[in-house]
Amino acid sequence: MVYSKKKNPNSMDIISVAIVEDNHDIRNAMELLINGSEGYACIGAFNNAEMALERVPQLLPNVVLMDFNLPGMNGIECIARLKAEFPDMQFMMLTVYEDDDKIFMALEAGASGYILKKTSPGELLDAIRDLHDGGSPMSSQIARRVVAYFQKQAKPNPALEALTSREKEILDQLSKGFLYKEIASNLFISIETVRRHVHNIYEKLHVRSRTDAVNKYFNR
Amino acid sequence: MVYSKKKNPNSMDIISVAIVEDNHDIRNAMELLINGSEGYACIGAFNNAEMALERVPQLLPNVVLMDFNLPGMNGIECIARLKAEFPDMQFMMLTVYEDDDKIFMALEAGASGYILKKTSPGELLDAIRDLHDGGSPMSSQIARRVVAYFQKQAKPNPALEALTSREKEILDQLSKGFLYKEIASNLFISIETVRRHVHNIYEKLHVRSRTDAVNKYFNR
DNA sequence: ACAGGAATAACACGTAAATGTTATTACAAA
DNA sequence: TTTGTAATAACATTTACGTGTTATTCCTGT
Repeated sequence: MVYSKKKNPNSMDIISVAIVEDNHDIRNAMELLINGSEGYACIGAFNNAEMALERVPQLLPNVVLMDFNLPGMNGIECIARLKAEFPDMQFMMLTVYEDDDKIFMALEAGASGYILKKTSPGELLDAIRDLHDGGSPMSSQIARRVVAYFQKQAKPNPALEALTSREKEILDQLSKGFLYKEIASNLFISIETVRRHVHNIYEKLHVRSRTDAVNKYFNR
Repeated sequence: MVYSKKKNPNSMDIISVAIVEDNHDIRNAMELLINGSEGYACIGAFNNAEMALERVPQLLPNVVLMDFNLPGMNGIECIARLKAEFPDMQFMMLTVYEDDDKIFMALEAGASGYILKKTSPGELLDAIRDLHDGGSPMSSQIARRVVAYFQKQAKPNPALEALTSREKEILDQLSKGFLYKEIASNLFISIETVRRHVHNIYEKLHVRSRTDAVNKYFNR
């Protein structure tokens, strides 16, 4: 980034990396790998989240490799805090788990890459560069979990299928917070008809208030 | 799948593929590629969505390669209809676009893979197998879009930061549809205090009803 | 031709929510 | 020490919401 005008592979595009990993052997192995590879520099390695929170703001690495399980604060929380302060910093979750929960927690916290520890050294380096170049390195198995989450989100509550199209229209208006009289004038019907529809909607959804109906509408 | 007991590479694990693509040359090229590769069989190729909707239910391919832009019904709608009827069928979106909207529409409709048309023949075959094996083949650039969507979803409305912790607690109760008296007993305070807090919340969020407050709470 | 669902409408009643005003206590910052 | 904010509480008033009952029109399927 510094000498961006010159196409010199020794000075441009060196990716600075920090490692947060409590296992001594893994941490040292990764540090050696990164420092031994052209275009990469490991500028910090920490064995816990607290130390990382203290030093990373000074070092400002391009990429942070974060272990999931750490003594004390876990890696998710550590990413969330650093990401909030440094939105452009890139985080790669490194873990042995492929659980849905852990994946989603990491992504929500601000990790953009999610790879397994069994990943080969060469692939790890590729993933770091990919992450730095704006990609989200992850296995296609993990990608499928993320995609599945999307598809689940898109599925509406089956109870809503029982509603007529007019009732869905009314429910949509309810969800937007309109008063009955506003719904009436929006849909060119009387307020009494609105009441009627709302009543039928509540019966079909088994709820007794607008908020509950809206929660079902949004699948919560 | 048929001769799954015998480990014969010529009969097991042959992935049946259907192609929906309006460009004659591309369609033929893909068909030739697939039929010319061991372990793959192209059992149908259609130049529009309507034809695919008619024939795919009879052919029941393992994987459907779907173009985005088709004459008449588009590929998204075609996937949505087929996926609803055959949830186990796998769909791969093939497109020249990398737009966020198109990616999300495809994923929501039920596509599990999303690759660009410029993908090499070898990579296309790999992606088909990957998709069939439960992965979600996509470039890491596209994965980043999906991840970014996650992270955006996770960001709460900044207006909520103005609320005190007690007010957030009250708002959470409001969002769950509790009556004031229920909130009062849940939090061991009087109903009048609940009123007071709700009033303050409404002022800070600039809303005049529970539904509007809850909508802000959920960032809608 | 008729049954049934869907959309429309009106009226009455009770409950819940939203608004306005005022006040006490506690705690933290200036 | 004073000032300010947060949390607590009470009372009165108005508006909105939810329920029960009844009825007409239109359309669809049998």
